Amino acid sequence: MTAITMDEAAVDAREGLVEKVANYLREHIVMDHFQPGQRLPERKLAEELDVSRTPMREAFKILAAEGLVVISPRRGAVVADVSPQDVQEKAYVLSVLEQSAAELCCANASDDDIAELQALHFEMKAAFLRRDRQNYFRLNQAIHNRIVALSGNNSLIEIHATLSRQLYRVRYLSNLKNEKWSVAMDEHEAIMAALEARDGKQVGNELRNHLGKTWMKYANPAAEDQPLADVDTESG
Amino acid sequence: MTAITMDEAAVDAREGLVEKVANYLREHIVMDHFQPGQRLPERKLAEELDVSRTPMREAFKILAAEGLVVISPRRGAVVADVSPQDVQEKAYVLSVLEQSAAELCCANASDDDIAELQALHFEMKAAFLRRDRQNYFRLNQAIHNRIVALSGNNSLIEIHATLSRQLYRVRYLSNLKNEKWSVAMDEHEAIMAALEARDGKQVGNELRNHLGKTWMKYANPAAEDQPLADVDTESG
DNA sequence: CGTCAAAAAACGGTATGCCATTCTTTAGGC
DNA sequence: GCCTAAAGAATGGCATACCGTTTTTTGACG
Repeated sequence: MTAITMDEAAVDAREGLVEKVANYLREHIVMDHFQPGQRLPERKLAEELDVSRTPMREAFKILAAEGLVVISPRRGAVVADVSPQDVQEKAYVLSVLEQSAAELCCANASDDDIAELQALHFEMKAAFLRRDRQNYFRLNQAIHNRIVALSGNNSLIEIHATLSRQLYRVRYLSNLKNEKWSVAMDEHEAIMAALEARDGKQVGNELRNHLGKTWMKYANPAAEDQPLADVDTESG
Repeated sequence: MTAITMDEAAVDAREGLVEKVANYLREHIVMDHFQPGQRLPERKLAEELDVSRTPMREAFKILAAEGLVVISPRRGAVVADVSPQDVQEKAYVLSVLEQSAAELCCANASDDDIAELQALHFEMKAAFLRRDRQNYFRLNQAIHNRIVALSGNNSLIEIHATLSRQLYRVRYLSNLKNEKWSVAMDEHEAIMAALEARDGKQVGNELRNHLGKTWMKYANPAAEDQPLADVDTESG
């Protein structure tokens, strides 16, 4: 289950070796099989995957452009380390993107789409009640991604996916530690209610506030009064 | 002036050949010296720049990840073509990013920063009055970029820059054709006024509306009533 | 026993070579 | 004269070789 082969990672057989290698590395980095800061020796990895160094190096360049690895001159590629400040900055952008995605989602989604979101929500609630962190996390991600997908804006979807991957590891680890589960769950309830009512601005604000609070804690647990998301909930 | 050498493009001499080549290609693509859809034969380009094919191919991968070129299997790299739908989608994301950047800018910027923005604004107004489209465009870009820079959010800055480059060509061409210059100028006046008042939400909404209107025209000149930016100006 | 220096191994950067596929050009047939 | 097919040229994908730098190891000296 944790093993990721190169063939699995290759979505399309017509893809080149470089894409296969890049997908393989991306999966392993996102799934935290490589530690942040860990070096990625191109020869050894190429040998493990039975490819030459050329596609490995080109894959590194792609992942570097995606922010998953950092390439230092004459020192090669290392898994990108996301500092607390990075987390806050990226999470802020993520919240902005999801806020606007929610607005578009309310405008574009079909009733079936909304129903499917609610189905996922109740699945997640079930996982919450069972204290099943694994599935709670998975379904939580699925809901957020689905909302973004329903925005219908491909550029938004792509940027969100890239940014989301950069935070995946931190998010996953945070999920294991976070005590205030019920608060996040309540916020999700509110999000779903506004979604059902198709109140785009409301969903957007709830979502942004939800992400903002969640991640501000991580970046700097003591400072919840600094300006993160200048949103007005204006509803209560 | 239009000639871009590889050494110019290299910001740091400690950068590798790949970065030089990538910067070189990026500049030429953004500055529209290559037509969209045009093939980029790696052998010929490598020969012109006196490098081997290896760094050229790695540079292609970087630019592909940035969305400036598209690499097709066994057909190589071509300059990315931005369809009208792409323009609308990317411009929408850009407007969302600049909106939130404006909010952060109002919260973070010093008085000197605001003053500098106003100075740029008046320079731009001078170019406007002189019908100097070249400098008007340049200063317009400078103002938008400065606002984003003043957000202080590096992730936001980087994503904005990448997206902005993808639209640079279209934006430049649009600037040459666009008749409704004065409308955009009026909106900029309003933006600057709200900026001086440090009204983050107001600046954000003005900015998003400004970009939304500007680019909706391009994507689909006949449909100005479709849901683009679900913003409430709530001020007038 | 610890430290520093020199040698050797490892590694990344770039160039080049080979092969398969694609594109172009040309020659043959309708 | 035009369309088609085959051959040759061009092109991209991947592997490998070579070089300079960096890192590690080892051995001698303090």
